[in-house]
Amino acid sequence: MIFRVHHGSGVPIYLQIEAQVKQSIAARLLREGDALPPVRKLAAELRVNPNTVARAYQNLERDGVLRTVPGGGCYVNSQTSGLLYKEKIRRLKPLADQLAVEATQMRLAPSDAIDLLENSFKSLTHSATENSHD
Amino acid sequence: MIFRVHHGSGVPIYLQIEAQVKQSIAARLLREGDALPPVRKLAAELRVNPNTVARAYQNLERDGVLRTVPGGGCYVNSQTSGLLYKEKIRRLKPLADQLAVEATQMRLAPSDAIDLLENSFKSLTHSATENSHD
DNA sequence: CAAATTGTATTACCGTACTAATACAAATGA
DNA sequence: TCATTTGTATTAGTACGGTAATACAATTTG
Repeated sequence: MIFRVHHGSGVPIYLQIEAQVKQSIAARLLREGDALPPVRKLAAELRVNPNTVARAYQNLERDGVLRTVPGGGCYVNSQTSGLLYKEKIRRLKPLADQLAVEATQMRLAPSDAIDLLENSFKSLTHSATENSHD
Repeated sequence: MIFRVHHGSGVPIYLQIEAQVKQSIAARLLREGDALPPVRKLAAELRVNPNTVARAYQNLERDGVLRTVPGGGCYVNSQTSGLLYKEKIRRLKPLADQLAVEATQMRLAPSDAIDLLENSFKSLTHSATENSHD
């Protein structure tokens, strides 16, 4: 599991870590039960304070993405979201709205925006199949 | 033109204003040539410092969304983005990727996410037609 | 049990983002 | 022209976010 981080990007380190973990799970590079790097190891790799990594892991645990055993380690959770369909939609709507507004703003046709989203999904499943023979 | 703003939301006021202006334009509640509220008037309505509104307007001008006449006022620009198709896609891709990742994370089917995005587009055109007879 | 490895809690520093107060400048309009 | 209305620039204060140093606690492993 390789993570990379940009210090001067303005984006907080812990958010960059969270995003990469989520992406890795969505792309099935990380699967249920897999162990994440220990906070100290990852922190050393990224030249960052262990607390920064810990913060990312804690946020991910709060979001139900992973479970953590104090003294043990951090592991990818089963990704069963117990959410109702309507609740999922409610949470994703702001993001979709923003995408629609920005696309309209730059006069991109809705169909093109939809193609773009389809491709984002395809990218996920592609990296999944690429790594399914390990 | 009614704007609303939440002070304790953590989201900076000027960003809230920017988002609402963009939305209003995308939904064609505001059209090319329309005047925006003077910074002082809007600032008074929102109980906010004029500079905060000015900052939003300046950012929107930087983004080519509106043009501003010092001493005159602020007006909605013609929304012709001179961007190449590939550049539009490049700018929107991170947002689409995020939507795909989050949807996958909460185990929402891609088709449902696409429906959601379609509806976001429809909401825009609906509020447009609702207000096209003025 | 003891040592090593794991995650956690506390504290503090530092920068910067956000907002505001105030004064300035350009354009409009009676 | 003169007053009013518009946007702008400068400065500053306050709060908060991000990161780090350090010490603590729980688990694993020999």
